Amino acid sequence: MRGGSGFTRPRSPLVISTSMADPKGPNPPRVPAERPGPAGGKRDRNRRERTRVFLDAGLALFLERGIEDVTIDAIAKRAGAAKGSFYRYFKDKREMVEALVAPMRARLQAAFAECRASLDASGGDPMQVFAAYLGLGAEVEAAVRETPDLARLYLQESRGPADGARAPVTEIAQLIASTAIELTEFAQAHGLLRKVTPTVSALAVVGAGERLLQAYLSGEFEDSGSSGAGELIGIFMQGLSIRD
Amino acid sequence: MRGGSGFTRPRSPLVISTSMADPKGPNPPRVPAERPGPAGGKRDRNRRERTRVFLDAGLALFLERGIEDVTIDAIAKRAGAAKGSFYRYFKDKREMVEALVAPMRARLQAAFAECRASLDASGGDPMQVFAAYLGLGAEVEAAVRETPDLARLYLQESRGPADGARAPVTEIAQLIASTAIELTEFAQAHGLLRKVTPTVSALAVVGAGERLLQAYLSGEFEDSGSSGAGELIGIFMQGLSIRD
Amino acid sequence: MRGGSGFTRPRSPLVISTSMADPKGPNPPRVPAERPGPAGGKRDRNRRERTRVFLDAGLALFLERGIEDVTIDAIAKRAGAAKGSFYRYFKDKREMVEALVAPMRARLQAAFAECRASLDASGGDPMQVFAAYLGLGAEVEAAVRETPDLARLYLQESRGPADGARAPVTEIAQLIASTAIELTEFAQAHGLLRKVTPTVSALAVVGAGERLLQAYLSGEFEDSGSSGAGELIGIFMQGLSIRD
Amino acid sequence: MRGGSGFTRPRSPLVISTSMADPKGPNPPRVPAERPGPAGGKRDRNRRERTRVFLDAGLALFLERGIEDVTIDAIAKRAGAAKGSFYRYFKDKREMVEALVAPMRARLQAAFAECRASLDASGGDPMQVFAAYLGLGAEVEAAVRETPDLARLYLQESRGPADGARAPVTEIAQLIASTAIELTEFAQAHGLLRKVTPTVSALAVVGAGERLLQAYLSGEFEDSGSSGAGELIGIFMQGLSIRD
DNA sequence: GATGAATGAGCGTTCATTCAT
DNA sequence: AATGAATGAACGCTCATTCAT
Repeated sequence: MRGGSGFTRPRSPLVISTSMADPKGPNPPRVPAERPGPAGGKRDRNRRERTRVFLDAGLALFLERGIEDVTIDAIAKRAGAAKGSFYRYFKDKREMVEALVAPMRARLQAAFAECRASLDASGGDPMQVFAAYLGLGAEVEAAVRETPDLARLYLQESRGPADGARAPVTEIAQLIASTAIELTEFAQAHGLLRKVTPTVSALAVVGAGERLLQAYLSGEFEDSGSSGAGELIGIFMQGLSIRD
Repeated sequence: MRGGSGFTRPRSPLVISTSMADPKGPNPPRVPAERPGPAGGKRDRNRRERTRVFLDAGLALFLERGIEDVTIDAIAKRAGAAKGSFYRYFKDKREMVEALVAPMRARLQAAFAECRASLDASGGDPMQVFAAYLGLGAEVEAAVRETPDLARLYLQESRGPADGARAPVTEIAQLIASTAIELTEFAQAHGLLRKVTPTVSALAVVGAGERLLQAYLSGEFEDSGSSGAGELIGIFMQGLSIRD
Repeated sequence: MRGGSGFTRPRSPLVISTSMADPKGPNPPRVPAERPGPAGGKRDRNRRERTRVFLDAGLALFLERGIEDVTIDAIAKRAGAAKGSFYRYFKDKREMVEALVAPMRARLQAAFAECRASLDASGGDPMQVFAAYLGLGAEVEAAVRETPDLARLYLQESRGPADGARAPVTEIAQLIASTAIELTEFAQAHGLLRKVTPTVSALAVVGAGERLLQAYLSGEFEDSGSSGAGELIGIFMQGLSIRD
Repeated sequence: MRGGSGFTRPRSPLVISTSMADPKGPNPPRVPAERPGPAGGKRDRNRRERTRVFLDAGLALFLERGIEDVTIDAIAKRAGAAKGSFYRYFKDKREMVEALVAPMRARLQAAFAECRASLDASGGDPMQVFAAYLGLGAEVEAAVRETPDLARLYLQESRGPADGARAPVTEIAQLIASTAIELTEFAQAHGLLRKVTPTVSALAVVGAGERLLQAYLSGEFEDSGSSGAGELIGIFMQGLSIRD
């Protein structure tokens, strides 16, 4: 059982610039606090709406052409605004990507933390461990269902080189990989998994899951007469619980 | 099987020797046959060497920065040539990518075809079917071992949007997905796989395999004190043969 | 008629004031109406001035080196602007040429239309027919006098191959030729011209007129101690009215 | 009769680089005399044939796309030779143009000289003067008939700016203009022309003639049911002999 | 606050010319 | 003598970013 101690932070130096997650929440990246109206007033609401329009335009274009290929001009045009206005809301394209994925990352991090806590509290009881994993899966599934385009963006860009604008996405890929390994190590330490290197097991599950998710989100399953979602979850669970 | 013919990580990671260097290779990139020197003369040799140098430079840069972000100028500079010279060998960046991945695609197609043939000749005999899959796996493994950088390129770019220069890579991704599904359908039709939608099963295996390959090729396994390769094969086989 | 309203050579030969500067000109080159400033505001004025500066720079350079040989960079430099700014005003060099010659073409078309109308209304009366031709001549003369550089551009480029950027000029040459033939056919149908194929007569007049105009605009007549203009008109008239 | 003296060389400084007309005739522009074979031997014949092939290829392309737009590569390709070979025969594109038009220029100069001589010998006798002009016209007509593509090239390029490669053509335009004026002055000095400034008269005739020739060579007359050629000559003659 | 005009570095591509083969 | 590979200076055009309006 190798030290029943709790979880430790991942070893690989995962640097994630969380400057986005500052006091005002994930949305307002620019123009910090010296704006005139009250925090919930009309000015504030306008600014938030404008930000949303920009983010929607950006996300749609990123999915159509890839982050790299989308120009600021195109985003502004799709948002119905002038190019210069973009820079009032985002420092550059990377910051927009960061703003787009920040909620998803936060949600994942929260779900990971809760799973960790549940595992810590499980005392190694298989049922509780399984429940912890189930809870994580449910939360991920909910996130995908609520914001499928963000999932698409992740799948599309997460493997690319961590170039400037894409970096926030690749960071999430690293977060997922390291957390998956970490959680798998716990399971194996408690004898819940067959004796496979945790890294291998974890990454296999992540890879399978991502590929199935990709197929699911792009409609590849529609031809095969399968709802997909149910089996998808099944695959996940099976992957997690494979034994010798 | 364990152990034995595991993968060994390549020594000089950024230099490939693609099958482009074959005199009768499948895709002689440019210039048909009206060249002056004899077929094995100095002109001919120079051209081949130059093509190789360009391809090596391009591949190295693509891996460092992503296909999109690499300029023709950078490729030429890395190849020690003038920018204009690039265009004597390739019409544009896409054609270079095409030339890079063509050997891999051809090899995959051949392996797929052979696997199909073996399956057809198997009469559904489980041992022979298994052998057919094993043979495919071995060929893929050999391809990865011989040209790991091409595999890296595939993993890095295959999920991105099929933009101009990246298209040849994404086409391979489609080839792999459709073939995996096709081969899985065969297995299932012969009762060799548990009753999961073949699309789901196939893509799960592909996704897991690709993710593990990615980890392997990027050295993520080195920390975990695992050779990885053996287990990787094991995962594959298990994925293929999972039953109810 | 002799004398009187002869041509006077323009003083500043490389600066035109085209009708582009009209707010309601026939070809507002770019950007419909969603500009911020008011219609007569500073933004609007700036844009007009800038367009003028670009057009003047382009025309001057086209006359010096020929349309083909002038680079966008040179135009921008002469206009005192950055290269990229050119593209805010014109899609490419051809569109600039189009913008340059559009007023002249419109003016010619209007004059042709009026001449046609006068001929139609003349009932074949020789005096009225002659007056119609005279009116056309006067209008052409006025156009040349007001924008001599456009006439120079036409003479210089109109015979070249209708390549991309030059096309708008060669189209005018075709307009002139076909209209000249058409008008001549009318005259001949009413017995006002000797029995020469109208095409021959018309093109001879056009050719003579253009060559004399070229000489006039390039100062070839200055050495010969002739004002030229009066005789030029005489030649035209004679050409039109030669009988058996 | 104002000084029965002969003709003087044209006033306007017409500089024509006649370095093409060197000892070996108009053809061999490069590789002067140190070639091995005898002057009429096989080597020499080959070289001449090659030159001809290049010239034909160049002329055809110049007519299709304009001198400016034709690349050396295109000429070589059309000639069935390698790009480098072009430079064995011509220093650059201008020299090829020079070689193309040199025969025509020489022929024109000869015809002009003979016309001058005939006029000098005419003693002012109208019939002989007329015969001199007729002879010139016949020679020009013969030249056009024998090498119509050269005439086309002249018409197409002669009005453009005297840029590098086009210069040899524009020089011919100047030669024609100045000679036409000179010959017209003679006629007028002998009272054979109405009292129009010779420059005006001459250029009108030249302009009309060129425009008609252009129409004739491009087939514009075919629709009008006129052979054209006969009338064309008539126009010329009439233009030359117009009287008060 | 929003706009879009201006900038200029940079990219992909072409091409005249030279030179090893 | 002929070839075509190599060069590198342009050229047309784009785009992130700044700034006057």
